[in-house]
Amino acid sequence: MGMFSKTCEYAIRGVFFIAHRTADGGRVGIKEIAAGIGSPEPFLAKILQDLSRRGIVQSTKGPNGGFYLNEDSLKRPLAAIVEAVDGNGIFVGCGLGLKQCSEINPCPLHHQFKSIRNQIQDLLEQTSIGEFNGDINLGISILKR
Amino acid sequence: MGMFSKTCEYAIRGVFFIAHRTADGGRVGIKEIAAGIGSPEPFLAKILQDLSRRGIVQSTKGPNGGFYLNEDSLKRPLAAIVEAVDGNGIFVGCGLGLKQCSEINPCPLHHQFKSIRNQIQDLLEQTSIGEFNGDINLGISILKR
DNA sequence: GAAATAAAAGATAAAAAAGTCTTTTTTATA
DNA sequence: TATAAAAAAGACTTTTTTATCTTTTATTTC
Repeated sequence: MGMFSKTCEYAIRGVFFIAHRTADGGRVGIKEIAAGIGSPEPFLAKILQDLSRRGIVQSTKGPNGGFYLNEDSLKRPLAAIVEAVDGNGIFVGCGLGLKQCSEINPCPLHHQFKSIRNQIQDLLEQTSIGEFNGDINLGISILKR
Repeated sequence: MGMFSKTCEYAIRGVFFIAHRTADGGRVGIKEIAAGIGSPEPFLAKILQDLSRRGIVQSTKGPNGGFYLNEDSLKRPLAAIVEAVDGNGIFVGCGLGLKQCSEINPCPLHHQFKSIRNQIQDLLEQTSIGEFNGDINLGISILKR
């Protein structure tokens, strides 16, 4: 298992893809997104539905409909996606899974883990979704503007 | 989900517990380990059986039997436990789950993730199992020598 | 307003991870 | 050598994660 759940990986890749593909103001459909990032289409649909309900991505139904990102969404940090999908377990909580581990009662690796978790959090908080609409590598196809 | 799988968390806590409890040369049984680290006993038994087969912990059956760690095992890095249980996915592989992500064809977060993963690896490689037989916090009970 | 398009919603299925239970094997010791 | 103690092995169950399929709702365009 990587840093995030599979669901979360698809979510991030999907949102990046949407940002990239709709930089010109259009919409992009689930089929194209799924093919573009190499994910199972119905599963990704579920994930984006959830992100849409939470206001992290925007969508419209019907012809010419699809997913896109408004100004606010583009400004939001990557951490918003991760928290929505995986919760905040990656930022908080003990590396060894101990509930009673804390600053006062630290587990053997508490301080080292804390430093690493803080770096992950900083990275995800300081990176905005909108930063990635240039040329990016997101899956099967290398995207060019 | 934390940094490691639940199985791996139990494994690390279990091995730390064994290191601590057998520092004087004795053995410790599965019941005591499970109670000491707050894990389901039969599940932990499976995990330790596996680590025993791989030579990461030692065990003997029969009366006064139990788990312990020999010289070599105590010198081994934490990374050995993590690799045995979770594989090397935490050290290698793309944060966004892209198979074709590499130095030459990096994903948008490749370099940042790499730095963090390297720190995790360094931590796990540079910390030996034997370092933790002083007073440590590993679960339900805070252990004192 | 009918038809077509596309996401939303809901129900279901498969695979993996986590956890449990029972039987077997090994070892010490009485 | 019989007995008891303790891990090993194997089969099984439950829960969570990942994935799929079908129906419904909303929107556009003709």
